[in-house]
Amino acid sequence: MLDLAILGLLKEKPMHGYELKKRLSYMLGHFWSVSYGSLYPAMKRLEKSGSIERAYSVKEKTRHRNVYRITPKGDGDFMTLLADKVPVDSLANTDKFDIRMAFFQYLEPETRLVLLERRRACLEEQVDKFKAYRKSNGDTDRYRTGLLRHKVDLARSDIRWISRLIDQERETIRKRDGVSPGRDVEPEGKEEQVTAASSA
Amino acid sequence: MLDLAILGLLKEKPMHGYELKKRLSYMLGHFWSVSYGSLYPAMKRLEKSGSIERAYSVKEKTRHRNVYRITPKGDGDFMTLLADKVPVDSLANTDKFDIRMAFFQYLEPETRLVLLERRRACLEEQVDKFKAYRKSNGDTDRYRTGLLRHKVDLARSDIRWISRLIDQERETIRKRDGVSPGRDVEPEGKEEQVTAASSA
DNA sequence: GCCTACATGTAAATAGTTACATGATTGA
DNA sequence: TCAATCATGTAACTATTTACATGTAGGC
Repeated sequence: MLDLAILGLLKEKPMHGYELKKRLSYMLGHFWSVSYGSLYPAMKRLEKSGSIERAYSVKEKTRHRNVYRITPKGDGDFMTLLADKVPVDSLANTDKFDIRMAFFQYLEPETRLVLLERRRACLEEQVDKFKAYRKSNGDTDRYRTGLLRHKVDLARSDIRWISRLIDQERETIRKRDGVSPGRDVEPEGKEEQVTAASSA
Repeated sequence: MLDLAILGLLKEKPMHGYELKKRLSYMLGHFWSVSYGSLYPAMKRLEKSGSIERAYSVKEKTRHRNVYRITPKGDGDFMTLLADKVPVDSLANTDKFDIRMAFFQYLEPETRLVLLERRRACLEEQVDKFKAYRKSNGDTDRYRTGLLRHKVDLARSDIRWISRLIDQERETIRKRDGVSPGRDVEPEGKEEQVTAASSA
């Protein structure tokens, strides 16, 4: 997840560690935060693997900063992390999904659509599990049941939001393809592996 | 967090690891889940520290199960983990707060009240940060701004829910104290450290 | 006879934090 | 001159997962 975030931010512009951390907590800090003890080693690792490279190291005015930029290989890695073989757990976990979504601009509508639909399926499954628990149980704890009920409300709210986004993506595809005879029915085919789409 | 969950479940009844894992994923699995590689070592650790003890080890019908029960020391530890010196991050993180809330029944109304108010403060701070980001920025990304907007909605929904719970706790206290001259104003005093309250 | 669920555990890897260590620059 | 912020990093620790290893019991 950290690699994805670093790569994604470096796509915007070259940055050094300190700046990256600020952008990171400013942009994603609401669902996530990193410490230097995690960030700097990650950057070194990414440099060693060739995903990012030192754009320049300055002692401009004696201040030393190591500015990194993303490489073509890093760009490929980013796309893979973002949309290729996305594990179920990355779609089920809200924070992880949110980080991914922060970079949706780099995906093609079709890929976004698949990810959004998979996310919605996770949320629906969650709601079902909540309901099953509330039905079948002997748990009469006031706080537990109240919490579960609230969780169901939030999940449903999430589902409505995702559904609106799905509609928008479909609309985008329809427009781009020039109002095709458009069956509005989903392909409903085998859950094919999402493949990394090139940048917009 | 794992220790809190294990101790909390063993307060209900003695259990062995496998059973504990099932209860754990059934009850808290919506926000959380544990693996055996995490659970068994944690149980051994808790046993060594004297928080839980082996109720009995059976080979009943050749099947061996190690059933653990909570000790008086473990009960104290549980209360400390649940309500004593609760770090801010445990109130700010939704999942962590939810796990804590699953055991609210064991706290006194006053302690619940303090925790709920601290949680609400975290959520309000979050909303402010979201709004600050949206105002001050140069981030015009469609998906990022949409995500933030949705997050604000959810946080506000959370705040309303917590507020209702706060009202209920205050009502509980008022009733218990026999309709005191009740100033509805919050004490608004120094953020005192919450102290573990004995079981209900 | 085989698959699923029961039951316990270890070793290695993963992901991250906290605390430490260092030092320059800027503004009040 | 003093505090805050800029800037980079390491070492030790925490928590947790995955994969492995082992074996029993019950139902089809």
